Amino acid sequence: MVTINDVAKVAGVSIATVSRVIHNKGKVGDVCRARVKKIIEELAYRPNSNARALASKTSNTIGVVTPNLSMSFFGLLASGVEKGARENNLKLLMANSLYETESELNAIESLRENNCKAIILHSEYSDENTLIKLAGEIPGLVLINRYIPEIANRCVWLDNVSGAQIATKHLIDAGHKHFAVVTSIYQNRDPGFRVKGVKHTLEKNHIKLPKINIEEASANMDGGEQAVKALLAKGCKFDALLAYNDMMAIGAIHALFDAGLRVPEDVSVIGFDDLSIGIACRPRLTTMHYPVQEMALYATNLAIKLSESTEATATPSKQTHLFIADLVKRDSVNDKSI
Amino acid sequence: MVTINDVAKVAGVSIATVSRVIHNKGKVGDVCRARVKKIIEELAYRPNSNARALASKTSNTIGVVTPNLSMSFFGLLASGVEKGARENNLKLLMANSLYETESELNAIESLRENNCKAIILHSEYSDENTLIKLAGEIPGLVLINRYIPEIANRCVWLDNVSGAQIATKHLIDAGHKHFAVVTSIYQNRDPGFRVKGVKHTLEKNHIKLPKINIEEASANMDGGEQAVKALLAKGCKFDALLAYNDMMAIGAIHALFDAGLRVPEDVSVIGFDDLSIGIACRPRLTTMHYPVQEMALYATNLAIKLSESTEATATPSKQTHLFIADLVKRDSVNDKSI
DNA sequence: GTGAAAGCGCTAACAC
DNA sequence: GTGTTAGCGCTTTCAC
Repeated sequence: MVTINDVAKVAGVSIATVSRVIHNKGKVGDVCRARVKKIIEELAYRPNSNARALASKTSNTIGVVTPNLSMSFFGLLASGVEKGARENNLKLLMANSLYETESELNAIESLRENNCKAIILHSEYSDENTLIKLAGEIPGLVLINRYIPEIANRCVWLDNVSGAQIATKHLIDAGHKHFAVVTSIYQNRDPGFRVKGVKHTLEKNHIKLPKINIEEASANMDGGEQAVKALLAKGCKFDALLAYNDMMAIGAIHALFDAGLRVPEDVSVIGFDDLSIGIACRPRLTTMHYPVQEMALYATNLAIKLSESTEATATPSKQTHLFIADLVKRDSVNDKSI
Repeated sequence: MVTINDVAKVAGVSIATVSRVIHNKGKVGDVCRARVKKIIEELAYRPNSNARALASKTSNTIGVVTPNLSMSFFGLLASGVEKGARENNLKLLMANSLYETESELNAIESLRENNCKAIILHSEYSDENTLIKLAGEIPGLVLINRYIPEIANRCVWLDNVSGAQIATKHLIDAGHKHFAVVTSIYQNRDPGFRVKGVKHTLEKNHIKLPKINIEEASANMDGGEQAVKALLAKGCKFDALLAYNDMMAIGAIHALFDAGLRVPEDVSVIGFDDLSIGIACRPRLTTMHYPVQEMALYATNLAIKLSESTEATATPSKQTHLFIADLVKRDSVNDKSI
C-alpha cells in the first residue's frame, strides 16, 4: 500500500505539503503542487480513509439504518441516500434493523463506532424519548418517515393524514358511497395516520365507515388478501377499498378477483406508496405517490448540513421537513363517473 | 467520546489490558476482567472502528458494489450480503456503480480506501482482464453473477443456460410448439446465455425458433411490452413466450392482454429471477427462481474466508461456485395438458 | 511556501 | 498476568 509518506519521499517534500495538495488548501507553490499531483497519479496513491477519519475525527461515511433492504420501499430509500452520499463524496454504511427495537439501537451504535458523518434513521419501533436523546448526542442524525415534535427539525416525513384524505376524496369524487379499509396494526404509526385521514374525509362528507368495514392484517400482499377475504366473509358490502399500502392493495385485488368481483367495475381499490409493483398488476394500481427517494436525498443533505454546523444543532430550529403524497391515477379506480 | 484510555484510567489498568478483555484473548485475571467489563459498561465505551482499522490494517466492513439499490434484484442481493455481514459482525459499505464501467471502478477504488475486509462485486461492464487484475490485488474480492475462468474460485454465479433450458423444457412439456423470446442486448452476458439455453433445448426437441421470433428490448417492463408489440406487429405467431426476466415478462403480459390475447390460454409466458413482483400480476408469473439472496450470503462468507487465508488466494483453486435456478410453477403457463 | 512534530484511538510485540 | 511502547496513515498547529 502506498502511503502519504511514499508520495512525500518520492516528491522530495514533506507529508504536510502532500496533504495540502490533496485537500487543495493552504499555500503550496504551483510547481510543487503540480509535481506532487503527478506523483500521486503515478504511484496511484489513495489516502487511507481510516487514518483520515481518525486524525480528523470525522469520516467519509454516512450511515443508514433501515429495516430490510430486500423490500422495495427501503431499497428506494437507500438509493436516495446513496445519491446524496455520492454527490457529497461520501460512502454509505448500512445496517439493517430487522424490525426490532434492540436491533435498531444496535445498528445505530454500530454506526457510531465508525464515526459516521451523518446518520439517516428509519426507526420503526424505538420510542420517542430514545430518539430524542440520540438526536441530542448525534448532531448529524436525521429521522426519515417519522415526526417527533421535540426534534422537529431532525424529521423528514410524509403527511400521511393528508395523503389518505386525498385518496379518500378521489374515491368520493368518483361517486363511491360504500367504503372499506384494509390496514395494518401500529395505530400510532403510519397505518394509524392513514386511517385517521380516511375517517376524517369520510365524516366530512357524511359517509359512514362501519367499524366492521375496517380490517387489520399484516402490511403485505398476503395480509391484503386475507383482510379482504375476512371482509367478504363478514358480509361487508363496499364498492371502494382503501389499502394501507400497495402491497396490501394488490393482495386485496387478488382476493377480490378470486371472489368474482371485478376491479374497478365492482370495487375501486386505491393503494399507497407508489411502488413499481403497482404497474405490474392488472388493473394497474391507482395509488398515492410517496416520494421516498426524494425525501431520502433531502434527508441526506440535511443530515450533512446539520453535522457541519454545530450551531444548528445547539439551537433546535422549529422548522420541520414535511412532504406531501400525491395521487397517481391509474386503472384500479372506477372514475368514469367523474 | 470515551476512549480506551478513559477506561484504562478509571479501571486503574493499562490500555493493553482493556484491549485484551475487549477481544477476549491473552491472559487477564478474572477479577480484573470483570472489573474492566463493568467499567466499559458504565462508561458506555465503544471502540473506535477507524482507529482499530488503522492499527490492525483490516476493517470491520464489507464492501458491496451493485448497479442500483432501487431495483428489487439488487435489494435482494444487498440484503443477502448484509445478512452475512451481520453474522460475521461486519458492517456494509455500499457503493452504487450506476451501470457504468468507470463508475464501477470508482466504486471499487472508493471501497479500497476504506480497507474493507472483503468486497462483493456485481460487475456488469468491466472487462475480464480488469477484474482478474483486481482479484489479484484484493484477496477478499468475490464476483457475484459472473463467471471468469481465470478466477473461477472468486465467482459465485448462476447457470443461466441450464435455467433457460429448464424453462424451455417446461413449455415444451406443456405441449407448446410455437415459441417466441423477448430478451435484452448484451449477448455476452446473462441475456445471451439464457437465449442460448432456449435455443439449445428447442433444437434438441426439433422445434424451430425463427430469428424473427426473437425480439430485443431493454430489460424492464416497458421493454417487455414493446418487444411483444413488435413481435405482434411483425405478425409472429406463438403460443409460448420466454422472457429474459420477470420485468420483461410482466410487460409482455400487459402487451398480450392489450392485444386481446389471454395468458395463459392463448400464450404461455415464463419469466426469470422470481422477484416478488411475479406474484403481483395476474396471472401470477411462472418463472425461474434465481437464489440471489442465498448466493449473496454465500459470496459474503466466501469473501471473508478468502480474505483471511492468504494461502487460498496464493493458490487459486479451480473450484467455482455455481448455483442452479429452479422452476416456480404458477399461473402464466398453460400446463393443463401435462 | 514549506517542514517538523504532536497527536487521533487503537493493536500487538515485547518486557517484566 | 499486566504494563510499556512503537507504530498504523493521516491532519493540523506552529515554526521558520
